[in-house]
Amino acid sequence: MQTAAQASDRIFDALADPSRRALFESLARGEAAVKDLTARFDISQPAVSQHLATLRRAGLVNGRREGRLVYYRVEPKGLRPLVDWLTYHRVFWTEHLDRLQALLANMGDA
Amino acid sequence: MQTAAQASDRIFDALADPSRRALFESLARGEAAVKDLTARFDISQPAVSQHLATLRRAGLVNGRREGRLVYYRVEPKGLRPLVDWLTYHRVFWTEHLDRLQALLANMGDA
DNA sequence: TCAATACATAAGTGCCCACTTATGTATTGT
DNA sequence: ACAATACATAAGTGGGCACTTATGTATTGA
Repeated sequence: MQTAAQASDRIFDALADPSRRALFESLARGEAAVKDLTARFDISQPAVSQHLATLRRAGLVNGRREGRLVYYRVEPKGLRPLVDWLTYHRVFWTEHLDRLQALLANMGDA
Repeated sequence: MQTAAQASDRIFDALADPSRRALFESLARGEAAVKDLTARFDISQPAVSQHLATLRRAGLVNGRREGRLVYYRVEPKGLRPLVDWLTYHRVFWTEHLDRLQALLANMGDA
């Protein structure tokens, strides 16, 4: 079992690093292979792989191998613990957050 | 001026630290003086003050002096850049889903 | 089977930051 | 004015982590 607190712990930690957030945001626009990401950013390939591993452990992305390439993409349910954290602190909600939760509720069944 | 990206940068960084998140969560239940927070957590008073300063720079809390005490509380609008960040990326994902659905619909016709 | 490509992992390193103790500043009470 | 309390800031330190280079593992094609 794994608590929501532990999950949001790893998510906050994963998204705290600017490079990782940039990688995540890049993947949010569409899946990409490690090779592509390495070309986009000015860090070494191992650095990219290490960041991707951290994002994957946080449940934010997943990867699938296809031949020599490994394509990564965002995990749709990944950000849910973050939304839950915001909701728990009944923070300030706005119609934005309500709509976001509705979307997550629809997708969360996968 | 200050961009939303820069704001969410500081918010992610501020909330990445477990001690700071614990302080924020404690303040979310009600305002408290530095003295109270120092009593609640097992870290020194300077550590508490430093964390509060980081949270304040991130726009997550504010403090008001009342005599010798300084009472901190959460800043209601503080988490909004985080909500905006979530919403922004969720938009991209839903666009992808829409395209996927369109693609599946076309395949069904074939 | 051998070379080349793509990626992951190992190993090493420098820097940042989360703590500490020490000290400064503000406020209150006597 | 002086002592005591509450907090902020300064200064120093150890550990972690975000990089690097080096190497290992898969996969492909010739």
